[in-house]
Amino acid sequence: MAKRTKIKDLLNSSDFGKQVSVMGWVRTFRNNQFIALNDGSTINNIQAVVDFNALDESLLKRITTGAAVSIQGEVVESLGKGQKIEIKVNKIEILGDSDAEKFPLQPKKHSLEFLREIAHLRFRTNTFNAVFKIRHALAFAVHKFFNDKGFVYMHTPIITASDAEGAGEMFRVSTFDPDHIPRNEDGSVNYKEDFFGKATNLTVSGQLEGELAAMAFGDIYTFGPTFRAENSNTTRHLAEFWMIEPEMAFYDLTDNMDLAEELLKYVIRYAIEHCADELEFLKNRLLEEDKQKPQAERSEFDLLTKLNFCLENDFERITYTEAISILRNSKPNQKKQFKYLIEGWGSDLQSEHERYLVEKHFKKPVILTDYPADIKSFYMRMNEPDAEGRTTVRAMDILFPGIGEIVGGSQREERLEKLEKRMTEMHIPAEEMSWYLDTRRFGSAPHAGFGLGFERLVLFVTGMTNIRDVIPFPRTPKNAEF
RNA sequence: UCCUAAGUAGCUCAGCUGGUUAGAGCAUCUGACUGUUAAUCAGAGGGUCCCUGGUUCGAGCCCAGGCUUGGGAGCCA
Repeated sequence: MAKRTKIKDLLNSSDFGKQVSVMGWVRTFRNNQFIALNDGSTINNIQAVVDFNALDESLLKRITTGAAVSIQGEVVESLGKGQKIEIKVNKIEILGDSDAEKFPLQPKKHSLEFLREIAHLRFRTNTFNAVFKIRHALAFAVHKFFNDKGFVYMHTPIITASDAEGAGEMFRVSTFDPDHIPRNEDGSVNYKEDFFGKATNLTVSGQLEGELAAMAFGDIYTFGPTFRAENSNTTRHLAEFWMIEPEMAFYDLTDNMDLAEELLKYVIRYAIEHCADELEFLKNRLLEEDKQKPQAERSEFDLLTKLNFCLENDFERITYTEAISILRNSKPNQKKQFKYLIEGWGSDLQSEHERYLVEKHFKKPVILTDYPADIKSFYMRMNEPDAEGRTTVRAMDILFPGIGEIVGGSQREERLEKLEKRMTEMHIPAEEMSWYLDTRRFGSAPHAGFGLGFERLVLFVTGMTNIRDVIPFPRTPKNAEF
């Protein structure tokens, strides 16, 4: 087994006459002669040619779509037109049969909805081979980026006792028998008898713990799974997703934006440089899909042009107040085409507004900063009130075309009194958060950080449109298969 | 959670105004062919019409409820 040649290496070589051993899964078997073999090392197949006259008929019948085979043969120049190199088969062994009547993947296009139902087998398609190779490359690039900058990869807890992170509904973690939950005399649940002796949940963010580490290591990042029990049914939300959360001491909001923009450009460039075949395949797939759509819905640029455009241009940085002004004077607002018209300062932007700014007005990624304090989290640093007495916080959201919010971050409130005041106003129990407030009590320092939704990044780079297709086994409301 | 569209063969879909035995392409199987590239040609098999109930002489089609999926919104990353 150890001597097998990977198909990726074989296709890049031209060792005609060399005897090789390859193993993989049959994609198609045409004409009783031509096996298109894929071993996952590349999106491309190698063609293996068998002499059906020399082969036992019972063996021939076992060469079916999906079967795992081991082939030994000679590397030859292909006589056919579709490929330069192929293998003339000397010996073929079936490692694992695949019943052609039952194997659900056919050598033809399948809908993404159907493939989602067979997520355990969709890895064997070109599309998902490309998507998950790119996912891997992006994950690796994230680690490389931070490591090269001297950031420490910090593992924040997945099970948390804190329910004050304020990022959404949480999944309960408990070993209680649901039919016999211990209760106190007043009828409330007696968590003292639960596994951890208190109520615990799956984390919705590693940020608060990340801040603790940043106040010692300076620069840290987390990259791990995150859980939100929100009943969100969209193409951009998962109940279980992966998030990258850097946290940096001695960073202000501008430093924070600079880092986020540099990170995004770095990982996109990494994917372009390391996943050329996969991106080319996905680009062409999207072009094919676009042909089925009416002119108005087709994308302006192909996938690679879109990615390169993103690298070549600075993200547009504007404040919330400037954005409101642009939106208020925009055509769709004047002509009352927005579902939610922009009237005053203070309300949150709807996705139609974000899309207008990114896709119509600036036509590139946009960083929105300095949102009204009322619509943002307690830990964001308060600005001085403006001339009109309005208070904003040092928040920043990065909006991407087609994705919406891909990054959300802020400079953190490092001043203890201001933070405590804000927590009281927002009904956050300060007693339970004492460990967090200690960072402000002992050597507090300006710091900032952000959260990058990893699946949203993968969506953008692959050009896929549903987040369920960029994570191997998506968890969404009413769905936890496999 | 709300709005909206859909659910018919393994897949993608037709199915008329409610009317006999529910169709096509691809896939599969059988045979032919043998340098194919979504191979080709001939033939065959394959159905809980999402579920439950109702209306009707009669329901894939109409009605009610439910389930699931797609798209959009909200919440967010």
